Amino acid sequence: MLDDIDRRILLELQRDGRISNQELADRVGLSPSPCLRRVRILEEAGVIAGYRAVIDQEAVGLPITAFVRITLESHGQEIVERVEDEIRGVPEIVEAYLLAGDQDYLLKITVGSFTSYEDFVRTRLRTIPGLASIETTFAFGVTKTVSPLPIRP
Amino acid sequence: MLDDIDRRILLELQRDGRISNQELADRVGLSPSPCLRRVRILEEAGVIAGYRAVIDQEAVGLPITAFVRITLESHGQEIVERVEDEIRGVPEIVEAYLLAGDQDYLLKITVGSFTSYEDFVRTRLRTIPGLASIETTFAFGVTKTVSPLPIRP
DNA sequence: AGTGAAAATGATAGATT
DNA sequence: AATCTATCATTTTCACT
Repeated sequence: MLDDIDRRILLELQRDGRISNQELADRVGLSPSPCLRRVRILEEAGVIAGYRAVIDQEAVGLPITAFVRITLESHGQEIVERVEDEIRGVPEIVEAYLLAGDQDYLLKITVGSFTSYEDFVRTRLRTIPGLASIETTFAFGVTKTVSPLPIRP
Repeated sequence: MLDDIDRRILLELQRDGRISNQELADRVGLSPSPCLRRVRILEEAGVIAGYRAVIDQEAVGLPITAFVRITLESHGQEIVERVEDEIRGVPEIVEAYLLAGDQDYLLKITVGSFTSYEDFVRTRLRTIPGLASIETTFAFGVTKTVSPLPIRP
């Protein structure tokens, strides 16, 4: 379904999502028209889900990253859906994954200070109904930031 | 340092990193010239670290996400640097964080299958010298994908 | 800092191979 | 499917406020 040129396009757009179509066409060895057509097809098929500016968390006053593993009291559909809705509604939760194993979800949290984190746990996390346990691990720093996906050739 | 308009710009560019400068200017209530100037300043200051296309992992044959917590045998500077270099060099490791607590690093892994994961652990992870322990948790799915940072108004 | 207009660059559709 | 070309939109610069 994806050919070699598509994969090159995806790689380049992961590295620089704002590159011009002309530059992109150059890099993948195509002229601008077919290159743009391929990009549009990839966008419409959802292979390219979107484009995002990557922001320096510290520069915007959000130096603290925490990973929180939570478990639920029960796994009835109603409770799970309510919890997931709550997760999606809390802005400090910037990513969330459903886990296989002892814990149910892994949440990635971004806040400005430890005080804010305490506040976040008290007012946004513990208030979610149906949570059984909350385990926090703080990150000191980022060793490797979000990298291009290892798309196989 | 950042004013209200800067924050609006950052929010919009996190939501859509390929929005045109004209559209962006409209949304933040500015004309295109000063809007572009602000964007350039934010880029040069590193507040905007870059732009990335967001790719659908499943669509490119990478449906499996795993979180791996590792500990090191020792924390001498030389070993730490070598481990971090290795982490940065392995493409399947798409993110890595230095942790506070029992484990030393949290790695986010993306692979195409459980077989590939096994292979990855054997050939890319266990081969990193200085690792004491490796603990894997698989993710069933994504409940909340990378969301705009909660930049306070 | 912001405006507005002019020049440069890029995006896009259509005819062609 | 890709290229080439013509047209249209956007970006970018600059003189002015």
